[in-house]
Amino acid sequence: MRRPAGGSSPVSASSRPRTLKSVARRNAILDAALDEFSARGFAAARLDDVAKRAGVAKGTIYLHFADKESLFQELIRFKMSPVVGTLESVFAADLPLRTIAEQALEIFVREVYSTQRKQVLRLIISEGPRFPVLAEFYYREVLSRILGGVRAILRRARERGEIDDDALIRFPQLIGAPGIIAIVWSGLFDRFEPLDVRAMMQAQFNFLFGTRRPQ
Amino acid sequence: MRRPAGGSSPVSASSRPRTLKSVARRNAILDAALDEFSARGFAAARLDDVAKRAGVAKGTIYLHFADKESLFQELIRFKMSPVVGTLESVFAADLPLRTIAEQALEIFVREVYSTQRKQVLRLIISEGPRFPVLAEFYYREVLSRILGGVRAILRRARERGEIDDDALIRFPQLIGAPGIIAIVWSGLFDRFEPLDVRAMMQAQFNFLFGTRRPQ
DNA sequence: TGGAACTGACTGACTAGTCAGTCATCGGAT
DNA sequence: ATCCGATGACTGACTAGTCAGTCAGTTCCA
Repeated sequence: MRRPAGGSSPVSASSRPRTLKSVARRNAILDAALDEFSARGFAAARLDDVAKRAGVAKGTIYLHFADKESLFQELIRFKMSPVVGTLESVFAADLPLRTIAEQALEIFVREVYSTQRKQVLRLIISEGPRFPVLAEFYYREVLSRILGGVRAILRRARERGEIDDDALIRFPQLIGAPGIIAIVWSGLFDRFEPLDVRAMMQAQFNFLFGTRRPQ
Repeated sequence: MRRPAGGSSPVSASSRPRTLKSVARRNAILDAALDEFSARGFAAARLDDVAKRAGVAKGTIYLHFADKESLFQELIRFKMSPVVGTLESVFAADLPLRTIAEQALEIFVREVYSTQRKQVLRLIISEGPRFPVLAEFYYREVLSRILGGVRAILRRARERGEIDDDALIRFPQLIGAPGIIAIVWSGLFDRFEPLDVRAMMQAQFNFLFGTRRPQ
């Protein structure tokens, strides 16, 4: 826990990225780590395998990350941070509730559910309880921001009469619930009974916001 | 993986439970295992700790279970199997949809959410993807039975005009979704923002079945 | 007393993290 | 243009520690 300085990456903002290859290496390690952690779980994943998959020697991992746990946490940060901005830009537009929901659904399916980020969310769900730092990061940087945005939109919709009770303001989780359920389901039961995320989310939206044919 | 015979427990249905203490021991081991697996995850949990917590020597574990993985799988089976019957008996009664839902909610909160079984469900969610046998057991013995029962009730409700579309028959998962979300949430974010399961499930039921004051 | 249940020290396989050494690249001197 | 020495990214064999599973010996009953 000494050489690669403060908890984070030694290839930090201040130090020049020397060669571009170094950044590429770092990304290769992160990708490999995601694959291994997803396949085996944090504890059972071997850094030897991460290194092999990244086409790098094991020591190289320690040039970029302080230890196994840092690698894991940086992986989550690195992969999830970009989505928040995208979602927040949708929330910013002053559109009808259902339209915003429909757009957020598209973003979720496109940017999360059909990408690596689905695996990242799965990792947060399974490993989060054992990594308080990680759960806190995710709550602070991702969830609370999204929930805050959603609540603001809901209050506006309430004033305009688009919805007529406070249930969703109290439990905005119900809006995203089918997305999370689908992620959990797909990891466990897809081979027995596949699930159409988009259709299920739309069904939920019909219940929450009233039936309407999308667009 | 050799001594205690076929995959399952050597203290099987056929062999006399010798002393009652042997059964008690087995249960103590299962309870201890649940605690350790929940706290650390399957891979990182130590059988030494399970033994210590159960007040038993490590070797004793191997008198009851073939190996670590068997212990884990039997744990899930042992803890989850009883719930199915309870739920199915509720489904059997010919009551209005909302009443059945309300009763199932109570069972879920009483028998799952506020017991060890919440931890068991968390384990299925986190470790399931890496234990296909376990996921299959849970799908076959628990989920598909519950979903089957729910779909039957929904079809009946549809014929009676209690509900007026097929959305829930296509996605019965939406009924249980808030329960699962609450389990995931409580493991990750309860310390930042606690969540009232019962209220959230009721809110969802209001959306799904139409507003109604419970009972 | 015989045998089953139980114990816990032990083994062997495995892996996170280390570090002495290698080598590609680069900037400056000729 | 060519060489050379410095730099630091990279390597992978190695260490120290961990833990699932074993089994010779002990205890407890019937």
